[in-house]
Amino acid sequence: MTSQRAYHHGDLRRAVLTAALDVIRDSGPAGLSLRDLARRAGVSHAAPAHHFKDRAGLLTAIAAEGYGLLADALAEAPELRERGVRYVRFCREHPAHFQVMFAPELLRTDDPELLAARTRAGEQLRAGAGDLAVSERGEDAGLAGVAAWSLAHGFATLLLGRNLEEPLAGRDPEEVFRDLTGLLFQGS
Amino acid sequence: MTSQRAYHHGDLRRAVLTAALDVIRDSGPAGLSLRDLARRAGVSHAAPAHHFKDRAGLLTAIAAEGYGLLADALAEAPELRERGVRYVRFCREHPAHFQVMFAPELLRTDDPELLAARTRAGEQLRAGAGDLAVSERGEDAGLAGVAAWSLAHGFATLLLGRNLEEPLAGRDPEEVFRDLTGLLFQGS
DNA sequence: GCCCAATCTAGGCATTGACAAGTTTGCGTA
DNA sequence: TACGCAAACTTGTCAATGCCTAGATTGGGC
Repeated sequence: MTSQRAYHHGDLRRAVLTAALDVIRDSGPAGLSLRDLARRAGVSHAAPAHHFKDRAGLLTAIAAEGYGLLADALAEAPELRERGVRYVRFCREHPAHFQVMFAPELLRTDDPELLAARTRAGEQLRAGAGDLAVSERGEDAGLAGVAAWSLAHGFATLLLGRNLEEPLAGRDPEEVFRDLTGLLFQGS
Repeated sequence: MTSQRAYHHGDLRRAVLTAALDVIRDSGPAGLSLRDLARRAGVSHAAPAHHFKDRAGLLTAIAAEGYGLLADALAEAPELRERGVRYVRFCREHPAHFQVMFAPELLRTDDPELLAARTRAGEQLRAGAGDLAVSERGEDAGLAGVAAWSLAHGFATLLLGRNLEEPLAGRDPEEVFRDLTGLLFQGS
């Protein structure tokens, strides 16, 4: 019987992270309570603090994990358009991570782990933009990158905010996004 | 001397809204406290509740106001590209409104005033998309609209999240966005 | 001039985040 | 194997907050 909880949880850090992701997924970061997460994990109310220091620490850890996952997802994609699709897929598979990643006022933005993961993801984003600048008659690579990122990020954000339900009319978001890039990046 | 506050504030509703917008502008909705707003307005801690019911009510009022302002801003613009520029301008001039408008988990999404303002803004958005579908060889108007909205929304969101500081390198965001649309909507 | 409803105050309760101090446990080391 | 120490967790506490209820004040309409 494991009902008799041991003094040591085993992997409380992961348990709290997972529970937090659940809560954020359907209530947003605002619905998050450290004490509630502790209850869910079956530990005392102050236990999570030992792993994350405080609320901002927990959210920072989530953001860092998210940037890592995003970097991995982008790295798998061969070229720019597919990278955009991966971006959209990422926001659907990891909506909680995605939300927190782009809520800087909730994070400790100078956290080393966060910065490292963020940099890694940024490199993957810029790598994709490079492709575009070449195919797209040598325009400013930075500008093209911003365009592509804006498009993917806007689509992802609106999607998570349930703002595209009517226009999408039940179609698969990734498929629609593919059409979108086809519409805009006609040259490629 | 007005230092002797009257029992009635005069325009507490507006005062609380304004103070809330200030707080949200630089701390996000998470940093918002009704009691703090009451203190700033010099009233008792429960006074704001009479105007907004609760936290969600206040944020809903802000979102509704935001959609109204956005609808007005979009209505002024003659054609699609300029409408995108207005969208970006709006997010810079009313960052607090913008943030709250797209944080549905903080709002009472069935509030009549919110729905009305939201609908009005939606019409303005769709009106712009119609223009595009015509100029853009008759493609699905819905898809083109989603593309334009995604681009503007993504740019705006990344801008507010301070994610474009390096790529923009101090350039005026609106100007950059104009270039962006020029790059993507080559046909027009 | 009076009454009523809108506006604001005062008090209270449950919940939360953060902190401090103490307890238990596992693990490396001698 | 025994020891000691640091990591992991608990318990208790405090100030702050959201929200509720009941009561006080005020101004405008009849």
